[in-house]
Amino acid sequence: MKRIAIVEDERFMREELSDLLKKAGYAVDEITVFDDVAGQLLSCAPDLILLDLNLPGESGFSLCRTLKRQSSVPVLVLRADEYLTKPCRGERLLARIRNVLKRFEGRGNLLEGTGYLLDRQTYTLYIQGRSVLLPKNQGKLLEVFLLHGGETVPKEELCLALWGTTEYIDENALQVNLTRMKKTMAGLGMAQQIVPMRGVGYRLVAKEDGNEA
Amino acid sequence: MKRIAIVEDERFMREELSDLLKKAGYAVDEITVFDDVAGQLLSCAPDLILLDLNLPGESGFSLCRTLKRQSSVPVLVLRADEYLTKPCRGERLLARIRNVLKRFEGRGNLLEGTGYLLDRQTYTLYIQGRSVLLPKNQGKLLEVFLLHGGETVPKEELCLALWGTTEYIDENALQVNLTRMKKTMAGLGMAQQIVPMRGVGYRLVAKEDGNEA
DNA sequence: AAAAACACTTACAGCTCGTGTAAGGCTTTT
DNA sequence: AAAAGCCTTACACGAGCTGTAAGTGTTTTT
Repeated sequence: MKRIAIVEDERFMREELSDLLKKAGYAVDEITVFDDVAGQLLSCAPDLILLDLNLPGESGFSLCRTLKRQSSVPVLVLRADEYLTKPCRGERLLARIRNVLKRFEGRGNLLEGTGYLLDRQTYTLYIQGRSVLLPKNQGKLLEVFLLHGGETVPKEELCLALWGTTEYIDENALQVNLTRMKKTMAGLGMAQQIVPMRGVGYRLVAKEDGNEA
Repeated sequence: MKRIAIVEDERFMREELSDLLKKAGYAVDEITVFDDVAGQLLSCAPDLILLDLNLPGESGFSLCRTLKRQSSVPVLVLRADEYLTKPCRGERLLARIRNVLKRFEGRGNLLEGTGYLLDRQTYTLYIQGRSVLLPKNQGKLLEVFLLHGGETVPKEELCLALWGTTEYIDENALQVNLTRMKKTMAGLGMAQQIVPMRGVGYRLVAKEDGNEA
């Protein structure tokens, strides 16, 4: 069974989360004393750490860096408003967790989409018995979408994935890459599509085939 | 259980083969009457056909073409001297059979090497948890080697795989591609190496790490 | 031991394909 | 209807794969 550690100071949120994870079959460690958090985490050796960024004392951000330096445990960073108590949000979170865990298991590096698999290192797409090689940028885009499990992905994050910087965003370049991605997705008959969230970003959602009059 | 049909007129060889396959857990159909062979084969609907090229009556070659036209059953062509009764040869043959069958099963297109897998469509190589994308030509070469399961592969066949023709062989171009392939194999720490068979071709064999004084 | 045949290496130039740029059209919102 | 956001297409640059060429090793043969 996989161990997940929760680092979240708000008690209500923490217990809510803990419940969700336990029901999903994970072993959960809750951090309740916010002193030497890094030490506590390392000693309980979880497979994944859920980290809220607004912590008392040591900032979540510096903690994250400390962890990255001292171990290779994957850390999933949450902002408090990202996983409100709505049940559908919970599902999304669980999807992300599953993906991250799978990645860090030995045979990792295969991301799961609806009806296909994506290899994160080569951007090979496995779909319907075939396998296709995606161009790098399209692979990166699909990767980010899958890591967000159907959630809206802001443009800055897409740019970050493509060019490693969120500083200067070339709206148009991103746009072109998305267009190309759509075309190959259509060509492969994928059951998902990219829909724009005006002014914010994009989501990858199940495709509704036009069965109207 | 997988069905394999044997088309071989020499009785001794045929029964030898049949034994080998049955021990390996396949269902075996032996063709003993060499009239309307194609019809017989189609009616027993095997998953794989083992075909000896020197047949009486209809030549093995034309039979092969007939089969390819009328069905998509994979045909493995053997020359009589290719699988003499030596036990190690038997192993090689079984390896080839396993590979061909795997390819034609739904999830097919993954070839098995010692310690790695090769995707035949994208030439993605899965090794030690990583996955790497091979350049097309190197992928084709590795593919041919694996399909021959450690057997010597003649140069003409390598050229055929690379350029689709066996007519004009550019020895040097082949050579260069092999060199490149060796380099990437070394870089990936693969436990196999390519050794030349003077004047004939090349084989892919287990690597002996130099543990001498 | 010299020659011939074969095997290997390296550097270079052409080409393919993915990518960013640019310019303009379309659609939704105000 | 004007503005803001989104989309499409065509073009040119560049990275990486490939074949060519020329030359060096290595093994076999004479």
